[in-house]
Amino acid sequence: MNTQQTAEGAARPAGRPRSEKAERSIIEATLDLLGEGIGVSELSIESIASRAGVGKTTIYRRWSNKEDLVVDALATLKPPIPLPQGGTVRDDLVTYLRVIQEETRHLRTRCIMNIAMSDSERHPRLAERFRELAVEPRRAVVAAVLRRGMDTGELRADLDVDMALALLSGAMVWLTKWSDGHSPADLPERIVDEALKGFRPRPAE
Amino acid sequence: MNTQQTAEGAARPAGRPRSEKAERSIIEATLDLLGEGIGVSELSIESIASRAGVGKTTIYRRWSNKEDLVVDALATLKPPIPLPQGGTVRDDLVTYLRVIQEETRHLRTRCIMNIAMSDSERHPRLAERFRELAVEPRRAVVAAVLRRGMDTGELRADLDVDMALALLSGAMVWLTKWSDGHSPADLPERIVDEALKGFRPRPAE
DNA sequence: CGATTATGAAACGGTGCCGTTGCGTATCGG
DNA sequence: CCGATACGCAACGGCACCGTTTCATAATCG
Repeated sequence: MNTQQTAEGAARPAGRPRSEKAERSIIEATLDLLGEGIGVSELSIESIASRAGVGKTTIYRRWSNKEDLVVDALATLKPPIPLPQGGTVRDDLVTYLRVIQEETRHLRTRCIMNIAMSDSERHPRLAERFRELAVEPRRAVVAAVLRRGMDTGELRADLDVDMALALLSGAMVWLTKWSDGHSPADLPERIVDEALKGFRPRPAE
Repeated sequence: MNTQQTAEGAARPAGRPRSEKAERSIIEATLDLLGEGIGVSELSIESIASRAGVGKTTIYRRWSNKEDLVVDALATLKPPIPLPQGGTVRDDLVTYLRVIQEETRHLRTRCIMNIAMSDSERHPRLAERFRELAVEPRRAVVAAVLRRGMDTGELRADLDVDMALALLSGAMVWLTKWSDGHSPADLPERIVDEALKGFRPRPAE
């Protein structure tokens, strides 16, 4: 038995252990470059090594190809959903959209989102990973908010949750994308209110 | 005066005229490659020349850089909006979303849309060109449909047209993107109906 | 200590694309 | 026919990156 290992029978291999610091700086450099607008296809191992202050060998020893590295890099992006989930359904939805809006302000988040969105054809594994890491957790949280609203009567009992989510998120992304870059501060409120009201005239409130 | 020219004083330069056929096949090859999922950055002049059956010289003689070529290629994409604009507002909106849905089925349209969407950081001129060619004309048509509905009372008189458009288009794109690729046939109807109704319960119909 | 493995740096041959040039041919105006 | 320009094609030197190898050094084991 080896005194150093935690539990499994995977004995520590002899020799110098791999540097976790190097591993972190490689992944950090990858995210850095992607965040600066470099696409996956333009991303070169040499540029990552240079940025990370690391030999190419150290990268090739851990990842056999670029896509694997990018997948692992994406995996370190924690799903940050600071949804307080305290107030009314409307407030929670506005908060959700505000998070999206805030993120699209930062170049890094924006570029990484672009990559995940547009490279879904060429890099399906990447898109899948991004979906499970960043999209799905949020979807679940906001879906819960909507269902709560359906229970309390704040929302229609027969509301299609996935559809509602798509209307809100889709509108936010759409307007941010096609509106000269920077969206007005009250955009989240306006989207939520418009979605809540619907397009038809209300017969009698 | 030169008998060959149409009107302007731009005298026909001596020598063999440029082949319009070559020009067309270059642009066609460019769209072909982009439609196959090749990104703008991976797109090489040599691959275009090869695909078009053309010498590199012929390309360089007309476009000084790759981006100019891609811009001109995008410019040949006619804005195809077959909106009959005949029935109810609901029907017209469903038709509009159905066009989007149909286009995302074709690999070529999908890839070109991806390029226009995601390369907006790296190639702003491209994104701008795509917006003015493919996005804006449709926006105008559907905006007119919505305003007609507001006049006839089919829609709320105080409806925010741009917001409504974003909700519809955004939801369509969002669901298509995050739903395993192929969307159900009745998706346009469901989106339109959900958007028309709104999320709140109707007090009394 | 010695065995073993990892590290950063440098160099390797190979490849694909760059943008340019030269070549022989084709197509126009005069 | 002649001068001019465009054509397709092939070749150029140059560059960036590929994935691998070598090397001196560092870290960890028994």
